Amino acid sequence: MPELPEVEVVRRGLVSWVLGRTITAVEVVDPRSVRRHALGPEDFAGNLEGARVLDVVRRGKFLWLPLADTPAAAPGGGAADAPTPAVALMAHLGMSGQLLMQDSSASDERPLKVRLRLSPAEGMPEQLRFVDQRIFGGLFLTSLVPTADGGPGGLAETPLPLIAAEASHIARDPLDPYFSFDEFYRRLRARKTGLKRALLDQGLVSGIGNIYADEALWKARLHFARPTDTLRRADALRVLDAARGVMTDALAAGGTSFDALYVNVNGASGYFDRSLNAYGREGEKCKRCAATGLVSTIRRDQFMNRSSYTCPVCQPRPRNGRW
DNA sequence: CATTCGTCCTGATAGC
DNA sequence: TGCTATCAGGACGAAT
Repeated sequence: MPELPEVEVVRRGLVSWVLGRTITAVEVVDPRSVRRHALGPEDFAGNLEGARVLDVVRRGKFLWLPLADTPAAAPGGGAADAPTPAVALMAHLGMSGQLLMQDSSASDERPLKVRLRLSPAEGMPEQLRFVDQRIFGGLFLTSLVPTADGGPGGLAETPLPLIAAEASHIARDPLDPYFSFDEFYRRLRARKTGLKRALLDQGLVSGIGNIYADEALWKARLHFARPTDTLRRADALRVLDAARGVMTDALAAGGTSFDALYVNVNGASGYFDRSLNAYGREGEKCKRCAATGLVSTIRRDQFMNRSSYTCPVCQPRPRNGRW
């Protein structure tokens, strides 16, 4: 279940494998994985063939590869040694997407959706494969547009003030140096909703999914249903810092993995799941309470049609709109 | 306009 | 054994 740390692991992997290489052939095995490409699989493939990968950029859970030499790109433009990209290959991993580097001799994965063949590079696999079991993720082409704040479009090797149009509504993430806590807090307070809903809203703060939301809330001792308009600045700062901390740790560990559906770009599973304090721990003891001699049990609630895990003792539920 | 809800999708697993 | 029901959830567009 890729969230920000997992996508960043993939980004870094792709940087080392595909930067500067040319896409020589595209095979859309399952057109559903390019359904967000409105002009269809043939247009998708046709515009990618011959394109050169200039960078790998991430904002939140969106990942894109700015391209040079695509038919759709505006002719001319920047200097020959520093072309300005106009088009990018967008990837979202959804629930179960993987981007795998594979040699041509490797047999196709069962849920192989898209195969990109790359120009030869010494010691590197020839293929970049998009593999996705549940098909919530996908690939598509997008234009690049100027960012609203003039900052970089996302984390990149060569940051440019350009963002994939399809990701321009996505907020910066808590690890982004351009993330503004003041703006986040102002918008958070203006909302009439619960804290977890807000944390999961990629337009308010990006990169946080169900797992890290529960972990951040546990760490900050806040309940998922806490009304956002009652949050003090210190509360918001605590939960944001908690999210930052959990994601930083996960990133250092190479990303979280739970059910082997997620593997990084090199095919290796993460191993951070052993460090979880709340998510998936229904019926187990709260580690923080246990450390102070209390005994409490993590509970699971249905919230937003998903599971939410909390400690009823150190994350008490707000009472009737108050708390 | 802001917020919430339904939908997309497959495979593993539980229960009968 | 073999069937069905349930569950996992990111993000978008429709509904409220």
